Amino acid sequence: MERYKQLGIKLTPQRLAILDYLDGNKSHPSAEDIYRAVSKRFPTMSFATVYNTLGSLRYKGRVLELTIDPKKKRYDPDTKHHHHIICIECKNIVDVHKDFKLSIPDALTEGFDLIGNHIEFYGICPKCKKRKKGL
Amino acid sequence: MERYKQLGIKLTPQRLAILDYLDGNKSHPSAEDIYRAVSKRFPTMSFATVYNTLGSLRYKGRVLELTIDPKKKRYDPDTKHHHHIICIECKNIVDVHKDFKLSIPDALTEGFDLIGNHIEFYGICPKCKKRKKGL
DNA sequence: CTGGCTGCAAATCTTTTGCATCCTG
DNA sequence: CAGGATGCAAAAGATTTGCAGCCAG
Repeated sequence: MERYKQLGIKLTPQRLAILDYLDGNKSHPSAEDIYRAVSKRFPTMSFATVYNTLGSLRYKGRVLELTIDPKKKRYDPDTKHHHHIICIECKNIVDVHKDFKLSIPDALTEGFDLIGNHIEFYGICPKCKKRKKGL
Repeated sequence: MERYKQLGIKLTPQRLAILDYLDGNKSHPSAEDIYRAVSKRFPTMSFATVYNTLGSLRYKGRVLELTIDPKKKRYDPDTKHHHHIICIECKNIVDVHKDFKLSIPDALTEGFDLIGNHIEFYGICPKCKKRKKGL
């Protein structure tokens, strides 16, 4: 918990529980996933607190908001630049830590100043592959 | 309208209006954008019809659903494989018709079968660049 | 102590659904 | 003329907001 102090936000027990849940979490949870997980320890936890905390953490650069799932936002505590593979069946997401050198010819940028990029790979995860074979 | 017949869906006046609006449209409109535009000609147009039609067109491979905007879905009538640059200020989206050869070492795919990919470039559009300079 | 945080509920926004009626093929 | 489409309203989800009371710094 000491290492969270540098965040510069008030460290309430609820926030520590959320930070603990997110720390090293590779499941790209939605707000509801976080709510459900943390509710076990804090039965009075509210969505407002989850969203409020996610907002602060995002502002502090501690989590990223992923727009990869059309149904809802997902959050990623890994803020190092990386990409994702999403299973088109079960929506499971895994990280791809590889740097792709992507450059766009000026003629195609329409005058935009480029800042960053994110690649979504689509595929079928091993579980869904096996499940479909069984049908 | 003749060329829409191959779609294999019933061509109602409302659907033709939506198809007309989408044809060649590079603005990546949301359902509401489409609703507003088509409502001018069909004041009784309902969201149900817009979503229903988008669903059919998507099923027929005539439009793509973009998950690039966290607030809402956007639709793209250009179904050729391409990528996007999104302005982080105004959320304006432009197309990037360039094929990037993206291959991931097997060691990083976590057993996924890869099917496709989509790159989101983030940047600042010329309009927002100018606007910010003015401040 | 005090401003930021919590938690509840209500509000908002997008998208979906049920259903009676309509109209394309 | 039958089955799919329309349009309205209500429902469903995700996210945001208002606000009174609470507590970390």
